[in-house]
Amino acid sequence: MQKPIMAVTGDETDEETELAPSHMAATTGDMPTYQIRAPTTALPQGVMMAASPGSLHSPQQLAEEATRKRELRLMKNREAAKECRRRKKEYVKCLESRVAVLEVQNKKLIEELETLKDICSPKTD
DNA sequence: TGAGCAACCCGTCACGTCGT
DNA sequence: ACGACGTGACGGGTTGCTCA
Repeated sequence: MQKPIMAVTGDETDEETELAPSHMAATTGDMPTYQIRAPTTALPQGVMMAASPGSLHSPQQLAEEATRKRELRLMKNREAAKECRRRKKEYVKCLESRVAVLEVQNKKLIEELETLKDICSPKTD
C-alpha cells in the first residue's frame, strides 16, 4: 500500500507551458491544480432528476429523496475523481517529459562549457 | 507454488474554493 | 449561506514480479 504524497514545487519559471497547471488559489499556493473547468455535462444516463422538495410530504419520501441525492452525489464524485486522476497523470507525464528535455539541454550546456574552457585556458606545456 | 511486495486503480470522505 | 466541484487522503482490491 503506498500513499503517494506528491509535492510539486510551484516555483518553476516556465517558458513552454504545455499543461499550464493553474495554481490553487493563492491560499494553498504550492499545489498545482490541473483543472480546466469542464462545461457541466448532462447527467449520466439512468439518473433521474429528483422531485422538487415542495412535492414531498411523508418521511418515507423524504428519506428516498435524501438517498437519491446521496447516490447522485456519489456518482458525480466518482466521475470527478476519475477525471481528476486522469488529469493528474497527464500532468505528471508532462512534467516528466519536461525533465527529460531539460536534462538533455543541461548536458549539452555542460559539454559546451567544457569546450569553451579548453579553448580559453592558457596552454600549460 | 504460495507469500510478500510494489505499483496501480477505485470509491468514498472531508475540506477548500468558487459562483450565485 | 449554500450547492457544486476539484482534489488530497485513506482504505481496499487487483496484478505482476521475485524469491524461498
